[in-house]
Amino acid sequence: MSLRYAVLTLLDIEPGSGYDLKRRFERSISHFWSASHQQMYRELHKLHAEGLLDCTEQAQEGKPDKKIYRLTESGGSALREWVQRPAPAQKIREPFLLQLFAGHHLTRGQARDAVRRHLDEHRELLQGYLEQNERVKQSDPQLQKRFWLAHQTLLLGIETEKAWLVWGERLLEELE
Amino acid sequence: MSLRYAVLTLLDIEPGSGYDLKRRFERSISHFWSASHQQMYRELHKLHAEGLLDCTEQAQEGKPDKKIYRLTESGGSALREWVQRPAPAQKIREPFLLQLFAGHHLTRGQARDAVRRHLDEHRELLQGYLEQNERVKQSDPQLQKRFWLAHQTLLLGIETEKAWLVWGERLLEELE
DNA sequence: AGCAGCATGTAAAAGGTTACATGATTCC
DNA sequence: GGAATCATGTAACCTTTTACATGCTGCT
Repeated sequence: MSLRYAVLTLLDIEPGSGYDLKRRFERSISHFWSASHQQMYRELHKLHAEGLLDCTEQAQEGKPDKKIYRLTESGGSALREWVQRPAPAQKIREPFLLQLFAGHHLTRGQARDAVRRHLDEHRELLQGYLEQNERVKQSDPQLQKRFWLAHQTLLLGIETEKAWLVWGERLLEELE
Repeated sequence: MSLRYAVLTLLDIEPGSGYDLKRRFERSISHFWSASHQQMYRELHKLHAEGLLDCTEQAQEGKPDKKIYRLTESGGSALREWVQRPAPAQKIREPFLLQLFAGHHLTRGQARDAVRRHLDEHRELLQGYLEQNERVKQSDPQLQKRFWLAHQTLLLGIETEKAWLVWGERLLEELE
């Protein structure tokens, strides 16, 4: 039920197509939400059918046409109503930790490799978030003020990645 | 696809019923995995049909009968094979952060309340993890050694909750 | 010539949630 | 008398993933 609000939130900030949304998911909210392009298109159709979005087709040179979606008034009020309701708790499902939990079936070397692989992934995530953070800092101060709360989520992403790395590096040392 | 391995991992440590598993999910791996009792029963039936588990019925006094599941040999080897494969990346979906991301529709007071609610939730989680940690420390040293890697996942849970709380408390101060 | 990026979709399968259903015992 | 715990399940629904499908442009 939250995907629809993720879509509404992004379209509220700026209208766009399904393809745009997919990219914006990756660039701006990947630290707390993920969705595939199929999910986008389905959700956009549904929201359009329910009258929360409207849609205009835009021709482009050298590129295929786009369908630009934007919030209708009822879309806007659905979004504002939802932000004020308490959010359901997160459901965590982390395959890597599940594997470590079954880690007594791994040799020391295998465990080390697995931890190293995941450290690399998390280093990359952290770097991506830091770059995003720099882009935000360079942006229009007015916008920064308006989206100050939104930006706090990125800072949390950065801190949790750092905690991950500290943990992983300590674990790796103990495995060596 | 990971739920089946979560079930196999827990039954590898100790055989049990669907009901047992549900409780063990809550008590021991809730910091990185969650599942409902319906999911358990469905998965147990499937794994049993595929020959990865066998099942014996156990009568109990004053309580309903239980079906105790345990790994078969092919269950064990499926599990050992899986631990060695690289784990797929986590898919994060955190409704609360999504709401903060749309936070320009909240008044300062509403934002404060939302952050406070979530701080409370995370404080409770952290406390639960710390209690679990104490139980582990009090347990048989032989078991502690055997499940040392598994225990590392709990330590990560504790560290990420702490990072959450530091972030949330700083945010709350700035909102006040 | 081949690949990456832009842009939109369909269909089937797998995984997860919610609601309903039953029935005994123990504790307050 | 009522609620909580133990114990197992069915059915309907919703969400997510995976695979397939098309076609144009720009770069190397």
